[in-house]
Amino acid sequence: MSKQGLKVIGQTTDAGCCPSLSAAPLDEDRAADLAKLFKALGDPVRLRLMSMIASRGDGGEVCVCELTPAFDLSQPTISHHLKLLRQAGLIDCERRGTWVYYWALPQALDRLAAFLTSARPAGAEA
Amino acid sequence: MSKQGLKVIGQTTDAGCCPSLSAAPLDEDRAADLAKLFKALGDPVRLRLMSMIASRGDGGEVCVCELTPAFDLSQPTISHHLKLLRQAGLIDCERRGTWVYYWALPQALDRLAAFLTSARPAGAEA
DNA sequence: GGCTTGTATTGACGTTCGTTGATCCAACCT
DNA sequence: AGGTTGGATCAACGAACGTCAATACAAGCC
Repeated sequence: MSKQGLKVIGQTTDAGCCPSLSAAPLDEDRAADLAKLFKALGDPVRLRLMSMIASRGDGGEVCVCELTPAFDLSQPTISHHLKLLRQAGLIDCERRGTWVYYWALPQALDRLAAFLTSARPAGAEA
Repeated sequence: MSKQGLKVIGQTTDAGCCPSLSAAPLDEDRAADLAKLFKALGDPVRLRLMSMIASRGDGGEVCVCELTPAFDLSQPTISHHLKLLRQAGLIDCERRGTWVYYWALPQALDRLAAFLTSARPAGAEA
């Protein structure tokens, strides 16, 4: 957000094809918010990590020592991806003794699922 | 996929915390496939575009001339994002006369929603 | 034909991302 | 205290991404 003037949106732009479109169904703020969640899951490694963590029931936890050897990646890389998932609000962690345990935050997944179903057209079953 | 030997995963690694983890609930291939979809939606502009397109009922279409002026971005940028959404299999388009119309492919959204609900822990409501 | 409008493509730029080796910190164990 | 192990952080690299101006293509209109 820096180098472009923005003031050209006020027109109707109905040159012949557009019967005056309604407002966008997803405002910029919500889009930016949801996009962060989608982006966090937009990497195969993070998606597998999320799947491994979330598939452990509600109060289920996964030790990092179980996650790291499941990938052909270095330990810092896995740690980095876990950090991104945590910053996105998809998981949280706690250190217990020597090991660190991660668990899923289901409300983040719920927000994504809610958007996907709401974005679905209503004509599919009506 | 190029510069690392991978042959160190065969161990049990149960040093004291891991009661022999089960297999990952999402294999690499499916993870890579789904990650492409998530990644395509991991940009606020593309997410808004997808929302604007998908909110048009089942057979609904949106003209590009309606999408472009809704953003403070250049026309090539919008065209580029639409191309990425199309390559991800989320939308498709057709040229009709002078204008190009886009519509959503609901099955892609369904796959994402199915994954999100399947990845959700079963203890939330049981 | 030429002109105009809508859309896609190209080439380039700065930024962000994914990965790694090296290093650091925390906790356990003698 | 020293040594070892699990995990996070740092610094750096190449690759991919988002954006734009310029250009090319497609279709209608004069």
